[in-house]
Amino acid sequence: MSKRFYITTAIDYTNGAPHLGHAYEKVITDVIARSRRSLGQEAFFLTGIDEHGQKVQQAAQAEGKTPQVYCDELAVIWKALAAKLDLSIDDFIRTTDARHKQVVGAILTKLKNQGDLYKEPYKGFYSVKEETFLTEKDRNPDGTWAAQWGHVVELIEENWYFKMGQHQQWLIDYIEANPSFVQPDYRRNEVLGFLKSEKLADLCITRPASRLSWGIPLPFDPEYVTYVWFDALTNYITVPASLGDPTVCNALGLSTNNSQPSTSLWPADVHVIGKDIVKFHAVYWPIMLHAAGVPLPKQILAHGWWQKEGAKISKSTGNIVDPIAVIDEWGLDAFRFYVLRELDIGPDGNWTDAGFKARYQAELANGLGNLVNRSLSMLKRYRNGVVPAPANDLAADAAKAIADVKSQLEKNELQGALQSIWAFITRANQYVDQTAPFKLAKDPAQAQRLDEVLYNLSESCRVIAVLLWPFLPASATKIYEQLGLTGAPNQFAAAAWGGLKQGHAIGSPAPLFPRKDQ
RNA sequence: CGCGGGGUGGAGCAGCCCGGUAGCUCGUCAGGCUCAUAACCUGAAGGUCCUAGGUUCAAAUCCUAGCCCCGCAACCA
Repeated sequence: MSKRFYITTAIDYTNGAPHLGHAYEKVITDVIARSRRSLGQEAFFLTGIDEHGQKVQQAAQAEGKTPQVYCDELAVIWKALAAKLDLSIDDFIRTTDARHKQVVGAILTKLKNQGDLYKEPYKGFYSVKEETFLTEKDRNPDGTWAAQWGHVVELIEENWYFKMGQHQQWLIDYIEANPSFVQPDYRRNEVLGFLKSEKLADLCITRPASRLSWGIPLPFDPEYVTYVWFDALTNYITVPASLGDPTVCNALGLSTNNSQPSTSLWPADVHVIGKDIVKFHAVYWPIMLHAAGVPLPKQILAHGWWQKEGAKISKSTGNIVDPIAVIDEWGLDAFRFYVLRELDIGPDGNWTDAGFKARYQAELANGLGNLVNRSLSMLKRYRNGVVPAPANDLAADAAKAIADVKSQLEKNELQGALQSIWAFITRANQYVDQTAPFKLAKDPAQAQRLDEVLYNLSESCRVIAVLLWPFLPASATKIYEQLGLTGAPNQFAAAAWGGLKQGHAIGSPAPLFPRKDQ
């Protein structure tokens, strides 16, 4: 039983509808997962939803539903998004799953028994109307409380705390010794800066059940429910534990016999997250795991945020991108391509409708689609769709693209990999012009040269399909179909030059990305 | 000194980590081709790589200072 490449997205909070950011993160993660599988690793891709907490409780109440019914309905929407994005997920975690509650209970019990948790009163200002504690930020400049909070009282409330502060130096040392733990580097520096400049306080991990009922009760103190950290972050180990992963199960004292055969996933290879939750994943989560004796994930990969037309994406101003609508209009692969090609993992990006159309038209339709279409059309027309004997004019260019893309996929440089693939597409389009097969076809004496050119072009299309598979699985498969090949181009090794055999009959060429003229 | 990101030809970006002919898409102009989704190919114009210092044989790339944009500080990925 070898360990699988285990990659996750953040779990999404179910108090709203999916938007561009959610879809973006999932596409990134899917491409990485597919890349690893293509490169021959077994991969496990997890996404899911975070369902507990006050906002969900209130939203459910507002709709006159029980929280569970409310979440069940939203789960359908989030699972539909995963399907819409054609995510190659292996599981979908819900924090209301029984398996999750079991793991949360197990880790909290272990920490409690080790003496890592303690109960202490918290004193603060509390809004009776909104049933929430207020902070200094909620105060008006003149020191009074805004009317929205209603009657504000000073209240003392007991809660459970996790002894986090004592692990601060250990974490600094760990991050310094493992530069790839937090990526990109500027996020890592940010975390180190935070850790070195501020004293880490212990973490409040509960809310009284009397105030927040929609949560997981502490096994050793049912008057309290866990608050966000141990509830949400723990999802990453829930699924391994439920599949009998020995690393997690042994650390938490869970049985590995529930599932036969058990699956080895932990430690996770990559947690893909947004830049806003770096602190939780690079500080709180590693310390929680460390305290519980569970190995750390290998990498936290933080992506940036999108703007729309140069301005902040905002529900209130209506400046939004609806991924579902875009996919319905342009197709899934066009959406996947745009977000991956436009924005590298890390920086913030800017979605523009004009840019989307430009990339669709120039790169997908005119670049990729047209190359495949013209190449296969000529093979069909001049050689009745039968592949001639192998030739090697473009073999070296293909080999370079293959090597570049492989190296970039291994480093999760998705944008760079697309650039490398397109450099090869451009090369192939140039080749058509330079060799002018349509002229060769008019001269019977050039029949052999025409064969060579047609082989180079059709084989290049095949190589491109393999390279594109992790990014544009549907389109890559279509190219294979048009080449008359069965199955999906989902094994990177198949990119090696010479895969098309003499005498093979291709299928029918058809535009991959129809132009959309307006 | 709250934290962070960014300033590269008309637009949007890559390159910066690991210094060494400034690259990509769009747009403009001129040619070519006709297989193909009026697509493709070639060439041209257009850049003080924010500013000022520094290191270096050599800096968009490293260092220092400054200027200017923009996010975040619980809708938010």
